[in-house]
Amino acid sequence: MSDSVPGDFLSDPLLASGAFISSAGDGTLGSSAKRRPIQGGTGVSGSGEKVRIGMANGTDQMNPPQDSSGHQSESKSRKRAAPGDNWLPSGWRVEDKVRTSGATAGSVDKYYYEPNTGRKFRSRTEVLYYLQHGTSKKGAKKAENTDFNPDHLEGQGSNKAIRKAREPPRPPPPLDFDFKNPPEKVSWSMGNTREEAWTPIIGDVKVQDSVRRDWSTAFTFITNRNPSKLSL
DNA sequence: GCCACCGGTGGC
DNA sequence: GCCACCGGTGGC
Repeated sequence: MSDSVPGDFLSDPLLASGAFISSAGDGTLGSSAKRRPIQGGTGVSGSGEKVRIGMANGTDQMNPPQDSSGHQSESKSRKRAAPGDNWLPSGWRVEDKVRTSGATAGSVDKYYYEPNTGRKFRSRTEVLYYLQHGTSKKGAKKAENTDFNPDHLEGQGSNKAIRKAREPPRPPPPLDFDFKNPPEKVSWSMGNTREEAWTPIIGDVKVQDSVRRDWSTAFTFITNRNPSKLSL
């Protein structure tokens, strides 16, 4: 090996700079660019839909633009938390879907897609919840303490218990990362261009995808939860 | 008033 | 039953 990379590699692959695919290039929208029902539309057929898909651009994950205001009210804020999609972990995709009918036609709904599974989320809240719990709220709704009657313990055949492959083997703790003992040295190797261009290597061993994903999740988790102080 | 969010439902 | 979509509202 003759790597001569000193201490600073290029940008982290997990922070891949944003790539945007925009299908709404021209400004024909005019006044209804925002969420605003169009009125008197002759025929609001589904043809007028414009969808913009973009990647999260992880440029400022390290230093979120938060100051300029003496006090930050955080916990209670539900709306207006993030002006852009800066909070979005890199790799996630955003889709702006324009409503084509109904009283709110012309309104734009945002959907967020998880990079690995393609799971869909409707709001920032849902995404953040998923990042921290490793599951969606709806999915975690079955583990409710049901008193568990020790009486009837018959072998009543377990006909249910087989859910769809909606969320197969998702362990409760979303990330498996030893914050206290991070790897000392990691080499990054340019691999194929299929999924992740860069592959982390410790020693001579390539780091598994799942592990790399955990790193990503851990990083995202930390930066989202505690942007101001990254140390533990 | 604007906007992000979530509930509910209709269609598949 | 699942999913996509729209309606309505609460917070700013």
